[in-house]
Amino acid sequence: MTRARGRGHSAPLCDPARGRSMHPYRTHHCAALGAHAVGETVRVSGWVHRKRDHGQLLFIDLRDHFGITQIVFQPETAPFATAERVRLESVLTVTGRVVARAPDAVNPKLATGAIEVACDTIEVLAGADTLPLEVNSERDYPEETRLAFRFLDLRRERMHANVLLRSQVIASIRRRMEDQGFVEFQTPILTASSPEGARDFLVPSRLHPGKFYALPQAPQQYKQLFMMAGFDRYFQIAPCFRDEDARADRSPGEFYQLDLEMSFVEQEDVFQAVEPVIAGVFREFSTKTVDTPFPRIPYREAMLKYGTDKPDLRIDIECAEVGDIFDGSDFKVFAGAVAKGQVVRAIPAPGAVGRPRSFFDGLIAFAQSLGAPGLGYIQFQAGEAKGPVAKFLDAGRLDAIKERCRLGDGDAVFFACDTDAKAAQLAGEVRTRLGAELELIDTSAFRFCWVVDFPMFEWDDEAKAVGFSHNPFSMPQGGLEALETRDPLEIRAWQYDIVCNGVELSSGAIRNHRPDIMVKAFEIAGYDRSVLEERFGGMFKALHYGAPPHGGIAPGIDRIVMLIAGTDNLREVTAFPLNQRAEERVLGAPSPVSDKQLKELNLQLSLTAREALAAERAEHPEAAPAGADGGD
RNA sequence: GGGGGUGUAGCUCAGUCGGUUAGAGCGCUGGCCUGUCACGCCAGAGGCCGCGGGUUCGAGUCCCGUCACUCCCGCCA
Repeated sequence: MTRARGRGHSAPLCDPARGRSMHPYRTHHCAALGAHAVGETVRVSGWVHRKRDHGQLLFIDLRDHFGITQIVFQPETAPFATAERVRLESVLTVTGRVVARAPDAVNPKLATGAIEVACDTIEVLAGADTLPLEVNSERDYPEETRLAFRFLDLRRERMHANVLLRSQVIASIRRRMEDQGFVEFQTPILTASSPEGARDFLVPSRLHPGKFYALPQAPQQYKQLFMMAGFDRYFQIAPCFRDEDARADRSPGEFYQLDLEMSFVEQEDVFQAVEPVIAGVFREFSTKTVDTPFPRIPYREAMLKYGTDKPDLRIDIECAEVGDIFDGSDFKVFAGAVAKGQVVRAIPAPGAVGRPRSFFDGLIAFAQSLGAPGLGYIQFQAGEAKGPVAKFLDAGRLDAIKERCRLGDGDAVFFACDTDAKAAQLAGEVRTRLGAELELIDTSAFRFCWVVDFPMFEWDDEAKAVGFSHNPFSMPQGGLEALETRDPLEIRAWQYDIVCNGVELSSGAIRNHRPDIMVKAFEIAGYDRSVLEERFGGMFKALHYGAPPHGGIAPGIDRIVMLIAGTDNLREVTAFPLNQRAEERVLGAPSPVSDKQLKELNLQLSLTAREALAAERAEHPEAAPAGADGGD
């Protein structure tokens, strides 16, 4: 295994002030030694990565953050006996002479493979118990084990690299943002609960009995206040907290955003500022291609062509509406549905002709597993149209489908027939699955896009009323006039998403900086002005004292690093993530607290909570008692 | 809150149609080995088959329940 961590300084780590005495731990790190150092007496410290015991000759691969150096032990010396006993992952300091390896003993796979250190003295700084997971292998371990022993997991090559990558990506983002005139500010971590959005994490107030702080779901309101305070361009690598359930691409509890906001800008100005930062970072840390500018795709078009508002553009398949072609046809199922106002979405399957029957049946079963009644399809082969749907369509209709979906000989096409929203969603799922099964995904590229023109309002079927579809503080396109004169469901917002390879990196918006427009927008969504004043009082008040037009976005740092690292799980790029049940297993969060702490906070536990704690204590009597904090 | 998958040695996994003493690799312990670099060879220890109940002459295997992990829906910008 070749380790290439950090920069390979070859200069000795000697402090001149120490004079001739050797540093107690090391003169070089474990990637620093090479042919140039042959003959020197050196000292290295690190972990026992691997051991090869030949009885009368013993090798230890000593590993530190920077790399690996082979230590060789000769028999019948004191260090030999110590080295034989020592377990993997123990921490050693070795002093010895750098010797050149014989030509046939050089290891080209190791950066330091031309030399080895012949051990004179060895000191075991810290022994290691038998390991719950192997540091020196790529083997997969249960996530439970990895998280409980995260300090070991993080010693492993891949995780160590991912954590470093994350740090480097963030440093690069900071540099790029500052180069563009953005200034980094902090915002409060102890803030107020807001009625919109996700469930809050709450922190009880000692000084205000019965009141709570909330951890910020995002610094949204504060960054807008920075704009109102006259700072032109804000950014922050911002921690965000949301008490919602986990997904593979959504950490429970906490995550980080590149939060940014700009004054006196329109949507396109935000794109111009963000695009070079994102494209630049992806290009810097990946060999995959990044095409700029990112295409701008209206929300309606995304739903029609890709069946989702976060399209994976690596898949070269575009869906099309073909309801009009089935209208009045002999294929009564679709014709009848179209007459009722439903739609038919066509999903091309390039080159799918000749696939076994099981391929088509599999897709139908897939559609049914998503709640669809089924999935029609046609195969075009040798000038003929085949399949259960084709015989009900005349030549004109078949040609129309072929033309609209840009199909040729050897291509197939699937049909999703349902209401607009349901057909779009099904088409999107089928498109993604076809991309994978037909191996149409271009894995050598990051394909970004901006999805724009999201609707401002949407029909809430449960409430039987118009509600906000995204952020209520976004500026409606057309401003006050649009709100006063147009059908609310036709009004679009200056609201946008940035999407990469089907992963939503962020959404953002041009904000509504006009209190009069805000009052009108809330009125349309069924909220009285008083709601605005009571629930968003701080923001609403600030808008009355000269708020500049402003807008921004907040791309997810974790997802960016995840994509660059080429993994599909956020926990692979987070040093100490919470598990699915929002627990941190190394230190044991969340944990019970002492009665004294509860009393100070004016909190009492419910019977349910007390019973749960008692049951847990009965099961794990060894668990640490509450309130045993070491300080520092 | 709901659905799917998984649960066998410290770890990764196999275990046939329900049938005798539950296996392999890695790791661990002991022995041998002077040029390895995933060193090699020999031997050994290590199992509440997640837990509880049921069906059966007989359950790792089938059924019910439950717990844990994980993926998804709900939720979430």
